[in-house]
Amino acid sequence: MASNETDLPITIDFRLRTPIAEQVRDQIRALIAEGTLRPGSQLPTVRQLAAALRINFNTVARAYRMLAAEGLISVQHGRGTFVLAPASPEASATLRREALDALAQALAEHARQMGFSEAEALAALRRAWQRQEPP
Amino acid sequence: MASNETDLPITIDFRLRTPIAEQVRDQIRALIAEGTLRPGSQLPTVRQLAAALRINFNTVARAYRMLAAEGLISVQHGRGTFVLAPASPEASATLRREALDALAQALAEHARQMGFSEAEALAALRRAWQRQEPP
DNA sequence: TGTATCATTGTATCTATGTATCATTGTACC
DNA sequence: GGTACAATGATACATAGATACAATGATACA
Repeated sequence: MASNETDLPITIDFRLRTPIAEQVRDQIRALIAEGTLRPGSQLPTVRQLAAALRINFNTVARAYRMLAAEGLISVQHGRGTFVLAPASPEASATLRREALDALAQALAEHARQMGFSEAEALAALRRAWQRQEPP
Repeated sequence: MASNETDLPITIDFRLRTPIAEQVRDQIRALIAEGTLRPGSQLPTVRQLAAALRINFNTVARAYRMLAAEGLISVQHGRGTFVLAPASPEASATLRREALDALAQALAEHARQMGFSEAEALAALRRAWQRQEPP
């Protein structure tokens, strides 16, 4: 289920305060952490993903560079961008925790920005969790 | 019929008691309400409007932020400022709830895919919330 | 087999636009 | 007059987009 013209479920929201480069980075990190993006696989080119998200390709390039700095991907001039294998099982576990924390942080910030309480945010997460229990 | 170098009929009066940031805010709000500024259209940049009114661009930025807080416009760092579609109080409440649910849904799906339990996801959200309590 | 050319892909740099922070001003109140 | 506070301005910063550049690989052809 893609959320854009690439095969990746990535969406951005210009209305959020979080910079869109960070929105892209956080979602790709989560996709790597959860295994949707596997080691060795190629990411969309900066221009492909940018076109799909209707943003400038430099913004995607910045997201890729941040992920490269984290050691998650390898960006290769003239060739493309590829997912790296985790250095160790511990690194993999750390990545999952960091990916989760980043998403939780984003949810917390936006929920607060929209005026919701912590209890309301938690309730929304519980509802979302239950909603996907059945399938 | 513009009252300055932009195409917008906005004027300010330094002699009035009301702060000029509020004068700007009020006139833009009226232009949106009457339909002169339509949803999706881009407002002048803070520097453009400031130059036209011969005031500091920070003052325009403050007016824009106030309107953003009212939910009338969307100010986007590095991109510009845009008029939002009007929404009744009920509709905007629904949109707000849906935005929260969408974020919660994304978090739930990624967290589950990464192998976390509901309790772990909730704990991450609580941590994130506490982490931003200070400011 | 070498190389010229071209398309593809990421990089560097500059511009445009909003943000954050501190200084200045001016006005109200004592 | 002096002081406190709100409003405005000045300046440095952060984010996103535009455009020119550089590296890689595929293809054609000598």
